Amino acid sequence: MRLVITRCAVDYAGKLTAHLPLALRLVLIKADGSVSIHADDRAYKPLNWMNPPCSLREEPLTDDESGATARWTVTHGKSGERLILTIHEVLHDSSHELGLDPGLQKDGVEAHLQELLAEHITTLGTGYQLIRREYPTAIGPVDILCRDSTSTTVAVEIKRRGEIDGVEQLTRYLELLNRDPLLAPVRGVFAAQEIKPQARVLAVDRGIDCVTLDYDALRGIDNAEDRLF
Amino acid sequence: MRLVITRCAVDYAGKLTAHLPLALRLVLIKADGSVSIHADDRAYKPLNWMNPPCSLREEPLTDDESGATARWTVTHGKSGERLILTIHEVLHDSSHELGLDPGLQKDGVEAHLQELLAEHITTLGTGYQLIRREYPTAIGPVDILCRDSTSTTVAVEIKRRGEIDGVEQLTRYLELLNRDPLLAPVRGVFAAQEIKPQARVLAVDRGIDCVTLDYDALRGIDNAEDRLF
DNA sequence: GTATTTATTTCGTGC
DNA sequence: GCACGAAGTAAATAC
Repeated sequence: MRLVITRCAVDYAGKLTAHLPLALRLVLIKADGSVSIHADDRAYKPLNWMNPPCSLREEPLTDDESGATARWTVTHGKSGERLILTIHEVLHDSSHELGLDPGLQKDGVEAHLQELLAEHITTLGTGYQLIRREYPTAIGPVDILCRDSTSTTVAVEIKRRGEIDGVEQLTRYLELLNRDPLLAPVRGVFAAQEIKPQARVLAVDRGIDCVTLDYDALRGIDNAEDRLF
Repeated sequence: MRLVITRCAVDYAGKLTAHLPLALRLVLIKADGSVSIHADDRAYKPLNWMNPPCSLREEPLTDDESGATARWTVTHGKSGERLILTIHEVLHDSSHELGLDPGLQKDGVEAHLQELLAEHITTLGTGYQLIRREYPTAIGPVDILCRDSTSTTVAVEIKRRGEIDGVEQLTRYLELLNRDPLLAPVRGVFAAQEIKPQARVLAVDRGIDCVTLDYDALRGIDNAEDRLF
């Protein structure tokens, strides 16, 4: 990993064209060849970048009118995208061997929500019974298929954040599932940690129930059961 | 901007829980208070981060069994999310004043595609005439409304990448527009630089025409016209 | 390999 | 400030 603090201007020509006027920035050159240019704000996103595989060529500039001392050209292997850095001043330049990273272990995403809800299907109501997770259909798998206390089939769509897309998706599943005489009639449940108002309105309008999931509570049930064994 | 190369372990508890085992990494502390942790690959994405507003507290650790020398705690102002860095070794630590960045100027995104297609509406077929861009409806603006050679009204939805969402969006517009006796019947055209197979199937099934846009060709027409004036 | 879905999405924009 | 749509989305997963 090479860290360069430099006063530079940047031009990108690739999926779009973009330009960064002259300013002080951090240029990050990683071991995989990728290059990113950061300003002093926004944790997540660089101002500009080039994904690997790409190559960096450095050329000195002499007697440049505008005062530039070097041009760095980053070329993307396949697509021919280019990032051109016009370097005016270098305030810091250091390199560091970091080695391979063991990587992030994460927990609490949609897949996990689905597992938890399948395990604790009665969260949806007393007497609910799981048929199966990832119930396959021609247009893709339904997150959870189950039966309610009256043995009516229920299709559940799970999202971390429930938006209109999710309601549309569930609607397509319901339309298809209701054509199957073995399953019909099939009710829909839209389950998410957070449901956007517009999504809720659309769901209700289509007779789909909305359920807000409490991840910590679901996990809490888990923990409580863990203690029993 | 503060750059720290450190051997550290990281724990995040917030929107999810995540853990990074001990390894050498770059910790980037920006002027807006944001913190991001980078490995030596992936240009774009940090392994872990905290968006502003947040605050960093550094505490020394003495006689830690595992060999940690400090604990850095990043706390997000509002949500209470936490990022805890357990520092074992610091190989580099430098700070740099970058100042405000003038920001990125970009070109070639959806808005630009819309402008170009509106200017060259006959790309859709001979005899097409523009009614207006961003035609307002109760559920949002239609990208382009125009008439084909038979004077039938046509609603155009433009995407850079055409996916199912876009077809659903256009379907909602068409349903609404077709209730207006002054406009009905209204046909739909789904225009994108790239149309995903599933989106195309759904569009065709609903009687919506699909058009693949060639950005360079549209821009080329522009250039050709520029040369005439 | 391609296609689809998720994301601590992030980011802008309009209300 | 909230909600919605786009992104040079990127990254993981299913097929």
